[in-house]
Amino acid sequence: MSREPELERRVLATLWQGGSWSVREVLDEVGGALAYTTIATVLDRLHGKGEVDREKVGRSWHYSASRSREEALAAEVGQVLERADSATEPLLVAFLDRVEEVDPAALDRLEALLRARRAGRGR
Amino acid sequence: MSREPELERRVLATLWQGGSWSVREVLDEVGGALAYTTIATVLDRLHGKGEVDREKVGRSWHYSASRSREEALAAEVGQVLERADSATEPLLVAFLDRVEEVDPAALDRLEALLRARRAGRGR
DNA sequence: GGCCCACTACGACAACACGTAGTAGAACCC
DNA sequence: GGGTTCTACTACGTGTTGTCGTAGTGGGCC
Repeated sequence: MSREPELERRVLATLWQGGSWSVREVLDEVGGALAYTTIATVLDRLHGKGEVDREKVGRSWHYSASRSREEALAAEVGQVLERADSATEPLLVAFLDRVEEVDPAALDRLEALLRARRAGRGR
Repeated sequence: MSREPELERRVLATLWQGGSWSVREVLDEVGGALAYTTIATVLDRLHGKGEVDREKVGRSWHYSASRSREEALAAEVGQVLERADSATEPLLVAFLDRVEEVDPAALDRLEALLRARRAGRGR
């Protein structure tokens, strides 16, 4: 239902490790048999889309993620949720299924967060 | 961060109202100054992607959503979650924020679901 | 019984996103 | 000043989406 810009994701995954990276460093990390300019192009496009920041260091650019992995994922979830006009049962169930599958312990954290939120609401 | 096939979404939104629709009916509903064949093409592509079902009625096709709006949204949330390797706090918080924003009462339903799931796990 | 109309099947084309990379020219290190 | 390294620019193939046109076909109406 939605495309996955594979290479862009791999590059982003690299930047999400933190810090700022030169094109060459990203290339080494992402590896593969890719050309230097391929990575340079991808980083440039990502910069154009505002998904990464960059600053001149000497004569070269150093790139860094403009949002953390978590923020980016959260934004994506937000977009989907925004398309829904209500959080229906199947949606919630699907969410729990996925969370459990990906990170079972997260269910406990989720419950704790929920309780905290409920308490906050009463305030 | 993710594109929206605008026309496809509008067509899907129509089908999600329920029932099965002929091309002409969808055209009338989606409206605009679009050509009959434009809608026919979109429906055909959607059918090719498995997002809608269709059946012959007389000499024409009648289309219907193969998944409910909720199921489709749930699948999208699932995709995002799958990309994460763990359900981190910020992601969970973002999810709760959105859910509350979109449908406050859903937090209660979510908690009930969580509890049920926890009980089920013990079984 | 033939004609018209709606409908489908197929093909097209432009625009845009992505993956992938080459080339030219500037800058820097020795 | 020559090789190395970077950036800037350009390019091209493929896939997706929006948008239609055309040709053919099956029925129903006169």
